[in-house]
Amino acid sequence: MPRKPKERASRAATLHDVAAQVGVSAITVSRALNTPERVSEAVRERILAAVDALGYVPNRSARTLVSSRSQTVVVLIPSLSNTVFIDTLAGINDVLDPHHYQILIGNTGYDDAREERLLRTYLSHAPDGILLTGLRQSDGMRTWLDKLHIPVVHMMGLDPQAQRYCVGFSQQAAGAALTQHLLQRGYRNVAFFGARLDERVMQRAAGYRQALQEAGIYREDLEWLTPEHSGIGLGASMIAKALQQRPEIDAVFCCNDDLALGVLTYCQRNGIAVPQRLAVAGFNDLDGAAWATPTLTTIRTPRYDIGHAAASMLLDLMSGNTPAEPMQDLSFTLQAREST
Amino acid sequence: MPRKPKERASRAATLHDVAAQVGVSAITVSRALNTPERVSEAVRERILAAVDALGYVPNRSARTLVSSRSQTVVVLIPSLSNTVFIDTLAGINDVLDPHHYQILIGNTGYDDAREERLLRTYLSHAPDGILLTGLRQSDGMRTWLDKLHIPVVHMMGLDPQAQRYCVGFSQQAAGAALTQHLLQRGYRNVAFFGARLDERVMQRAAGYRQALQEAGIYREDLEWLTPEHSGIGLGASMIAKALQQRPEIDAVFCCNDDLALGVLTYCQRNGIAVPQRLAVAGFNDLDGAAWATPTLTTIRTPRYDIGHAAASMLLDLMSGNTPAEPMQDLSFTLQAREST
DNA sequence: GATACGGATGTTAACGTTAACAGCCACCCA
DNA sequence: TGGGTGGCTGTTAACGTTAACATCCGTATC
Repeated sequence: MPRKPKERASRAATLHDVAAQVGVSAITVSRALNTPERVSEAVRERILAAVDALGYVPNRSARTLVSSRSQTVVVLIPSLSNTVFIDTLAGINDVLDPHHYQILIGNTGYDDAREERLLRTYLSHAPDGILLTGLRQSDGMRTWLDKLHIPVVHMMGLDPQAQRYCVGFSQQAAGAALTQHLLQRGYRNVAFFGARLDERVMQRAAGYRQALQEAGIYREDLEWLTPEHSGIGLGASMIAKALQQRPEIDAVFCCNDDLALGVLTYCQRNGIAVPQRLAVAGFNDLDGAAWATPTLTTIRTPRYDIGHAAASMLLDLMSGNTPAEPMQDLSFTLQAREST
Repeated sequence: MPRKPKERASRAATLHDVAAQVGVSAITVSRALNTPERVSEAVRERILAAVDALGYVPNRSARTLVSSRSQTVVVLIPSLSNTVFIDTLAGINDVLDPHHYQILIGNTGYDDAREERLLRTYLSHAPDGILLTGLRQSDGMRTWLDKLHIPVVHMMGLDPQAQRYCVGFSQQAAGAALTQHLLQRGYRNVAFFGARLDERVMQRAAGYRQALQEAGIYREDLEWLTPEHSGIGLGASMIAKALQQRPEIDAVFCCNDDLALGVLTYCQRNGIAVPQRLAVAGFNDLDGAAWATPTLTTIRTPRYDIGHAAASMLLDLMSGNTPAEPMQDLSFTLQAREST
């Protein structure tokens, strides 16, 4: 014998409840809500009234199950406390919300293993599409995703082999451009401060090295890299240590604005003249950069646009189209300010 | 005649696929994954191998549908770009993740109508519990939620009538405490800068008024309130305007740290001595407050703990318990620093 | 050696919705 | 007046999973 009917004190109203109240069949209620033009106006109005009265909310699980379309997109980002990714999310949301896609945000914490675990969990929602940050995902994950035939677009970076859909800009080119700017300004002992050391930071570092090597003045001992989480305090302590170990440095390229603001704070408190004694540059152009004293030279990154374009591309893929351009380079802008 | 079987080129593996490969029934596979101790070791191992080989991912919709438990919690917050709520989310996540609850984040954008719309959408996921920011939700929404019997916990504020589950602190008491601090320091013409004007900002303003009225020196014309979005730039422009209109002000209570940092920046650039000519105080104690020049006096808010405690309370409610204390006041701390 | 017990596995139905097709009926046109 | 047309509504089954029993079989018990 099958299980007993539930004896819940109360349960959420279903299509059948609404249908019973109005005196029609469930499918008619479904149509009244999803394809109103296929239901006569009189019936539709009575249905909508009943829906309101009963507080009916459609059950997404049932719909997903039967229609095999979840209207859901999974977005994995490394951090929620980094404005960069929040801005990206805003771009994504602005594209997907009008199309009634639900966004499931996964926070990987810059941890590859956790990213894989998260993705696996989120796949159980049967998403219609996936947005990933970076291109570092393991081969295992790749073949696994391929098996499921769910469209995937990568954000922030570019695929050197152009084999995956991606929207971003060359972190390395940006790193090189900022370094060249410092060289043009006459600085010769340019340090690099890197924290967290994720994919993007290492690419910026590569750009820094490339620029200095081309100028023939690259020195390995002017790089300070730490896996610690970035922050203003960390920037301050890094510059303190760096100036002690290598007093000859006359410029610092910080892998992000937080570190750079910490460096500026330290300089201000210790009477180090910026940009005369020390030039300081950051990366991302966060809100604080233009308001620091002195104002901070940095790279403006098109993060909102990346989210927007990536979501648009995903939308395209989800409707079965093949985007004309599988790789979109949205570039970056050098914001030269007082600190250099 | 019913619909034709689908002719998908490929589909995600199901329990039946795994079962067929191993030569057992679907329910055994289900048990091997959910209650492994109820399946013999030999069979379990073969099942896990097949799961791996086929890349099987359980279908959450089907599970939710049949078990009427979605293992999902909806969290509505006003903004993703405000560190306060991100910290709260971290606390929530740290509690719910170990219990394998999925978190659905909804961003209301400080908009009550949007909040109601979002909630309705998210209810279609049949969440097991809901976390809301603030207590401002409309009566309509309340009765509606009551009807569904889904546990709800409110965060950040306290319910004066103690009729709802909530975890937070008294924004008004915090506002009063900070204002009293300024009075103790000898300031007499204390201005209030408010932006965005959400529930919490208005409560802080109420605390500010209360403290000044008690001291008998409240002046309505020292309040600058704007619905604009908060930010460093806004703080700078507000202080410029305020000093022009009411040069006698000798202290500013900013409704959040962003505005206060803007005020500090303006003072620094215009040679206004802080705290001699003008005292500046913020609210929240964000990362930047301790690194500003001068360091910023502010209220440290227990936002991580609020998320943590609210999620714990919700967990309790979701397992059918009644929390001993339906209202948790986590209080706040005054961080007196150089700027006052 | 019959009986009870319990661990392992299976069978059936149900969750709430929508796809696919099947009526039904009013209306129009020849 | 008969046949076709089109708008509206209904019937049935299916999506993938789990709850609730049912069954089987080996082992312990007296």
